[in-house]
Amino acid sequence: MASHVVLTSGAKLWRSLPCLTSELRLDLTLACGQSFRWRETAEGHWTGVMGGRVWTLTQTDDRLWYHVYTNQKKRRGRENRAEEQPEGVPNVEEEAPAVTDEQQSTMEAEMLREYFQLHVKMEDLCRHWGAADRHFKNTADVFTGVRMLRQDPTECLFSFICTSNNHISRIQGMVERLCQALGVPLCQLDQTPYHDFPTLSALADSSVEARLRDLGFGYRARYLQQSAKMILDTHGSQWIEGLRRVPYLEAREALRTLPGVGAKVADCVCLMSLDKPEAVPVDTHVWQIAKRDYKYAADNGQKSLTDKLYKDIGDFFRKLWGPYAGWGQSVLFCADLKKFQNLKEMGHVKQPKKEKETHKRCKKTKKDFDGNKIKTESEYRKKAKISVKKESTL
DNA sequence: AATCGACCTGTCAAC
DNA sequence: ATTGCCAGGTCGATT
Repeated sequence: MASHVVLTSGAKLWRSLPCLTSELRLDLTLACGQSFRWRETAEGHWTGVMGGRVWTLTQTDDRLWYHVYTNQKKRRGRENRAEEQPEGVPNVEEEAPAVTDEQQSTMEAEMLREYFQLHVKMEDLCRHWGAADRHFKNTADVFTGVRMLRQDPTECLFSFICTSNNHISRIQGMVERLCQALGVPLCQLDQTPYHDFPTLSALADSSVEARLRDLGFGYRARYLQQSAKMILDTHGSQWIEGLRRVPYLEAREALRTLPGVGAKVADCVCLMSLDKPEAVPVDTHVWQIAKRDYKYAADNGQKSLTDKLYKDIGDFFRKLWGPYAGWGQSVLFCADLKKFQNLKEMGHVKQPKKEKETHKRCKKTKKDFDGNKIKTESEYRKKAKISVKKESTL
């Protein structure tokens, strides 16, 4: 049976392209909650599905290394209970014609460059933002290499419908189950099955809501099925991708017509998959950041994020950072996650003492993958103390 | 335009 | 071991 590869045990299996860690940090970028499908399968090695293939990625100081697994079951011997397979699923066949390793590798490198949007220079952006924004500079000095992925629009949309009123840790499990239940199987590595993200037609099936409720999706089960059905019924299968070619606000409003898609989810999809770098998703984190770190006072102690406040905060950051404001937001958002608080304490220090934690989490259970229990306790204590200390000296 | 409550359920931190 | 709040929101009804 195939297993996950690691760089140290066979450089033959790997290709690479130039990429500085100042431009890309896999550990931050793949685990900050923009994509939910990457797992650290060995120390510093991230395995996930992208472009219908299974990849393992890792990096050294100046290169990004990748391995693509071959699809074991090209011909599915398993009964595929989707009897109605509309003709619009061209994804099944490729690499049948003679493609040299060289060509294959070139194509894969190009897929990676696109996925990580390596043409966008984070160093330049951060220097620019940091010059005018003290707080950003302090944060970005530690959180260097957080960048926006260019995700598949369908995957992005349906993943983010799952995020409402929810935790990242739980969302990851849900998206995993979604793919397992409705996506085409790709391969299996060390007992872990990998599936493609479900197609629109798979998501739109009337049986899906009940199925997903059984899988613990709660009220989001209906949103997923209904949104997929609405897209296919009223727009067609190419509609979401087509939104890449329309202006930001138009794409945003189009998305908001879907059930389960409000301002925040629409902005996430715009920013993370539709080439709208000016989209600034405002969630509770960003709201807190605006108030706490930017003394954003235009909300007179409001209880909830109203439409107007949402827009004002987005405009505030767009004015501060310009057309790539969404990229800036993602850096601060990442820095605000508690799973990454330990990075702040050690500043630039390269590799922390590795708690031996990385080994046990690679098994196959999804719950070992939290990565934040290592220091949360002290961190929480510290945080609480800070906010309390101001009002009561202990 | 702002506020309120309901909505599913797993996680995490506090009894 | 158990409990209770809450999490990267959205929707519909009210004021």
